[in-house]
Amino acid sequence: MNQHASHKPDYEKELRRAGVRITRPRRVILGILTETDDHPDAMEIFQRASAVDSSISLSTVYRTMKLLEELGAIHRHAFEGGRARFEQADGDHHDHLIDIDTGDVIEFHSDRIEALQEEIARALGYDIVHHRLELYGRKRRKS
Amino acid sequence: MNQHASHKPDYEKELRRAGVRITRPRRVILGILTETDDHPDAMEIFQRASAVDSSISLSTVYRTMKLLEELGAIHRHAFEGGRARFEQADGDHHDHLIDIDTGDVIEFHSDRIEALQEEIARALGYDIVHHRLELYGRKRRKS
DNA sequence: AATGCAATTGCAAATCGTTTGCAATAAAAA
DNA sequence: TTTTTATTGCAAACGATTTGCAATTGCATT
Ligand SMILES: [Mn+2]
Ligand SMILES: [Mn+2]
Ligand SMILES: [Zn+2]
Ligand SMILES: [Zn+2]
Repeated sequence: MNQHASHKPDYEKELRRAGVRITRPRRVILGILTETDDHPDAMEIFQRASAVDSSISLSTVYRTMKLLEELGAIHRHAFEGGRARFEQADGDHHDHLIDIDTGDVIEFHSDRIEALQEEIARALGYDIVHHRLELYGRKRRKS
Repeated sequence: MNQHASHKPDYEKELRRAGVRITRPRRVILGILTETDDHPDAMEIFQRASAVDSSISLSTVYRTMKLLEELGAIHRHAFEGGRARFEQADGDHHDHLIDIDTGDVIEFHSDRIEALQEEIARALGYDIVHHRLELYGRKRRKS
């Protein structure tokens, strides 16, 4: 069980390889994703992008996120509540603990849990394609 | 790790205790929930209810599900994709494996995983309020 | 059984996050 | 540069769920 720190992927190279155009809105959005290590939603990305170039639209943010997701460059999470949240896909696999009071997202990883999941699926005659493990909790009150 | 079978809760008694009225639409919906052991969504419940009483509206289905959820009588799941799915809340806790080809939902439970989750949250300084563990997989091809 | 009244209903319209059609714009190939 | 075509912003559409409201109904009271 341990935390993660992600580092800078070269999204532009990925996009180029995918044969799509490097536009100004995309460059701005990629910049934001690169220098972010939390789990922003589309609206947050939109606002940060607007600060750089106020002509960028929310549609373009959504379209870009979908594109990056299809390229496997980012992950989309549907935590409880409203909007989807995104994060870079470069680091190793991890799951999330969500602070239900603040909305903070804490990353963790457990080889033991991952292995048990495999074991369970296998026993049921399945291969896991992907999974979702989310803990919703609140900071322990110093008793 | 094992499967579950749920059995018939007395929703009407629960409603009565909660001080709400036992109306015809509610009775129909409760009947459907009682005799169902899968994880239907609101639309499915609505259709089954319509078959009994075609005047029941989808709004009422949603309102009733929300009511039952607040009473703790049912659980609402937000699996991947479209609509929320519901199930009776009486049985023991379990998690779900979703067949990504058929949409089938298979229930399982692992004390080991549950314990590990607790351990992880504790190490991070949190108390788990609830969690969500969903495995998305596909039937193993008999090699 | 008839009354009174608040809770519940069906309906249509609203909401929210996300997607999409389309005409205008801008990348990048020529 | 010009041409070609992907990408954009905008507004409108979307799908699931919720909500306002007037009409109805459960049910506690006579
Ligand atoms: Mn993460
Ligand atoms: Mn279940
Ligand atoms: Zn995991
Ligand atoms: Zn569990």
